[in-house]
Amino acid sequence: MTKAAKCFCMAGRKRKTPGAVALQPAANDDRRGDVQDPPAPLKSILAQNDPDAEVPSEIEFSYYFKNDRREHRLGEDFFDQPCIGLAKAFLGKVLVRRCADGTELRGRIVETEAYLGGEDKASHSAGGKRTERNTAMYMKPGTIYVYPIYGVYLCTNVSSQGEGAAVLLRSLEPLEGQPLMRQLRAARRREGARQLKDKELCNGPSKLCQALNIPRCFDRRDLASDPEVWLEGDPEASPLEPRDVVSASRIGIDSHGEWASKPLRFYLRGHPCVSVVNKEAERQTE
DNA sequence: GTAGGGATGGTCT
DNA sequence: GACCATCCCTACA
Repeated sequence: MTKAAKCFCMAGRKRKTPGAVALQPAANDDRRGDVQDPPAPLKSILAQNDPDAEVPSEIEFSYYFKNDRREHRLGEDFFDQPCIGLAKAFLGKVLVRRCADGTELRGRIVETEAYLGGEDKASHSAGGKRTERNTAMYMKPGTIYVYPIYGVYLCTNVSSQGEGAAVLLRSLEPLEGQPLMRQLRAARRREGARQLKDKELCNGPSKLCQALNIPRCFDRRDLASDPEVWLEGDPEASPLEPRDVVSASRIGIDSHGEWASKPLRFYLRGHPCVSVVNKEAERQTE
């Protein structure tokens, strides 16, 4: 795993002092397949904090962080940028889903695809096509486009600048609420199937919809203002360098000619939650 | 771990 | 009626 990917693999770590992001995992949380040692930047952050500071109770602990995090919600200005730029800017940001009972599920975005609309033949809005289904792609940047695929699955996009342009969210690194995510995913799988590893909870566009309980009715909601789903920046994440982001061809659009091979999929190099690794693209991006 | 094949039903033409 | 921005399971290395 690369240094950059390690910086992002902080899921479920218990921290002692305020300002941190990850919460303590549940006792039955399956950590197999995840990084075990804190990356160097995290060790540095921990070392800077007062080691003798009193640790608050679990309730105060949680409340403190939730208020702290809310300040990092991304507003409409963030979404108002060209599609490819937004697809890259999403990497490392945290998608949050607040459930009806107040439970918050969090996942860091590690893989996206840009669908440019217009000339992009692989886009649902290719040639300026407008239908009832893809209306959200033409709405203001930050609008969520949720659509059903293969009859039984959902995918989530976010509209960007540009007529009919949107970014598909492909994979997340689970950060908070893994037990509930696992339950939500298990509900769609065969009874008795093996337990999913953390890195398998959200490593696909439909998997993340299931794990974060994003229903079809979230279509056309505004990610910048909705009370149940939003995006946060991570103030502790190291800035991404060009080499940290792999540009590869998009997935599942083989029948769209030259547009099938354009490097419009972006993911964090070496991150275990990426759905499909493209080794050739990684060599070319090095 | 990876490759291959089947399932699935909404959307569009 | 064909297509599809996917997922799961099984078999095999």
